[in-house]
Amino acid sequence: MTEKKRPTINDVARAAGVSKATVSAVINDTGSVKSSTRERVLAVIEQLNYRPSSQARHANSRRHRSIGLLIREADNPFFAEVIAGVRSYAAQRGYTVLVASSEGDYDAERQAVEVLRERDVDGLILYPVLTKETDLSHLFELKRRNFPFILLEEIWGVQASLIDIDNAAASRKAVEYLISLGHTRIVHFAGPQYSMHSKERIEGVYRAFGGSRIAFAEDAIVPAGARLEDGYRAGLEYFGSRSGDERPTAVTCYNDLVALGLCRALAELGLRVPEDVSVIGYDDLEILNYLPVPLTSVRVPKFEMGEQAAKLLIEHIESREVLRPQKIYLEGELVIRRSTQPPRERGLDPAVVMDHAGAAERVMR
Amino acid sequence: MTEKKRPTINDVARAAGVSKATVSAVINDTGSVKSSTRERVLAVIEQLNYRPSSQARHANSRRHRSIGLLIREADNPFFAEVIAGVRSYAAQRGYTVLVASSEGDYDAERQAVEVLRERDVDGLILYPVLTKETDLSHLFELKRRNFPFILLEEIWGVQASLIDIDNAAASRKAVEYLISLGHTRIVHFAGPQYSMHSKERIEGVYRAFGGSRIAFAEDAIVPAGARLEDGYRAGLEYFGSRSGDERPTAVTCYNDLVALGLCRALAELGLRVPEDVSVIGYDDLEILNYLPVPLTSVRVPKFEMGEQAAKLLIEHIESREVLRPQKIYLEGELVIRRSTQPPRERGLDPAVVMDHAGAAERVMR
DNA sequence: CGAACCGACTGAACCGGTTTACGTGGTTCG
DNA sequence: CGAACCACGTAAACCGGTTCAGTCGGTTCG
Repeated sequence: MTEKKRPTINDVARAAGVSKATVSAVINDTGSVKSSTRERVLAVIEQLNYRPSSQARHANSRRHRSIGLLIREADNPFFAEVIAGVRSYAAQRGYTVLVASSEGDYDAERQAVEVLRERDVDGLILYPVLTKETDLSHLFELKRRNFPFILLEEIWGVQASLIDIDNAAASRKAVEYLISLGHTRIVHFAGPQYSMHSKERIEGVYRAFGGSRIAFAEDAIVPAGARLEDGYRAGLEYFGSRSGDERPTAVTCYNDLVALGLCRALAELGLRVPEDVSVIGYDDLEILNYLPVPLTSVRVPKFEMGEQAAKLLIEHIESREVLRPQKIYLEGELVIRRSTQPPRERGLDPAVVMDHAGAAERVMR
Repeated sequence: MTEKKRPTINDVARAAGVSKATVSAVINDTGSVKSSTRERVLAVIEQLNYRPSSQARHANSRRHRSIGLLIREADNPFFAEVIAGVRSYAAQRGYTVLVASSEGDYDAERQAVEVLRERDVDGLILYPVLTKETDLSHLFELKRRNFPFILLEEIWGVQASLIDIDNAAASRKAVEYLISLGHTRIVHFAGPQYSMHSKERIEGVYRAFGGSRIAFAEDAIVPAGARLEDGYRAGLEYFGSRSGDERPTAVTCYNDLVALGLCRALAELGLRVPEDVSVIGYDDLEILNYLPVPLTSVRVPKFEMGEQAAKLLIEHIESREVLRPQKIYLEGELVIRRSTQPPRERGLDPAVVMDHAGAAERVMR
């Protein structure tokens, strides 16, 4: 590369006729520099378009003002918002964010953690991947070295700071809402098998049933996954192989993508939402508002979760001592839209239907 | 932080009783090291869980094996796929990717370029933001310094490498398909005012009309934008203020989000897709396949674009000389789904409708 | 008038790696 | 038997910044 090399502090010092220590002082506004000297140095910096290398800058301190964020699926808009929140807060504090995605693959996660650490990030924010025999040694290693990290999903056995919402409570709210509408045959399309979020959401379903007098069907927890396709396939399979009374009248889903996939499957099977089946999603992606039948969903404060995680992580990083793990739970709300209504058998009370069709949106805390 | 400091090459050297040069030789497999020594060093590395800092590693070369990617909207799944492509190829070549988003804001773009360069990225991939009086000086500055960068959207006056599809051709194909179905009142919901992609797609619309005998309506180019909300608002406004014959029977959109927003607006106005209005999107987001009426759209090879951009950029970075700018155009296809059909007036030929409803998908090159 | 102090600036060490030039001691070969 | 060569290691310089201990000349004050 015949590249005119990027100017260094030495070039500036030479051109301004001062030592590099002085240039450094000007840049960082430390020490005392005569204003005439400062002007001269600044002029040279301007003219050379000099920018100090942040790498070299932090070579001594071993702190680089950067944090790593490991997500699970790059193409889920849910994560886009979390990332935006992390970036927003981090930028405000002068931190850079390095994002990596495990795509749900455990080995990719381990490797990504390695790479991020090689890149000298000062701390990590993680959506961990859990599989049947997850080896948590890389996380224990982080603990052992007192390397700061924040989880966005609980892991049993790992003492670490956490930002999350109370998934069980939110999930329970969703099911209870369906029960309050009069549904009695309700199922849950669950997320990835070993995901803690999925477990928590399932737990919420159990609790809702426990609190009601409605019998809990054996097949009420349907394994699906986290992606559009998962909801679609599980939907085809589940509803395709059942008819009439065997079919549930309402479904809560692990997330919005699964819900949308399910809706597609229902449509292909000739079932209408919400007339034949009520559907509730989770995450409250913006795109849901633009569907022909806007989806009822659990609103998760995605952006805020990102901000909070970054805030907590930077606290850990900048603290002199090792802070004890802290768990922060944000609130998830149920946003009621048009994909839910009372079940058919109760008889279509037009007023109730109108109520749901009329109001664009209603929020339950 | 009472952090047990991360081990350095010195710690390893000391523990293994060798010089750091030897440790370096072991790590990089350069020079000659007795196998017994190598073993010993490796054992210590293992035991200390030592990982060389990639920053320090490249301190000399001023090449850090990292590239910056500047996108425009973090929450558009389109970019998620491009990012994935960039990452995929970059990882394969041992490069890290730093992603920043301008969110369509010009000042944010300039700032992001600064930050990325401070972070010592070796090159940049950019979706530039264009506004009415865009000052391109930051791009000229890159050129002047022979700093490698790739554009993912053409900018007049900036000689740089480009990866894109032929937007005009793809857009033309979409309109021509509508014409072939018999539509005569077709409009285009255009993207951000100064975006080159939007201009190119508009150009394609003109060409399609120029090649047909259909009169081009004065209001055939409707300013919308790039987001769900833009399509929704423009749709409400445009279709809300016209009735009967004034209404177009088909619309092509700047992208899929706009198309989806438009669909929502049409639904609220009591117009059905495709019976009353045919709609074509652009980008072919996966989610479209899961809508009740899957959208006809222009398929853009998003992942591949990311890969190609990374490949070309790394070529530029690693080349000894400054390479001349190279423009690569990938192919965009029209994917025909259910949101398009012949206009009503021609009489509903059930066979044709069936044809469209039956086939899940058809691709036109 | 000399000591103390201060503002302005500099040289050198340092961070954690890589690279290069050089120093060993042991073989091989003419 | 001495020169040439090789395998194995090391010391030191370097990258581009920051930091700290000093240097130096000029005021201030007792």
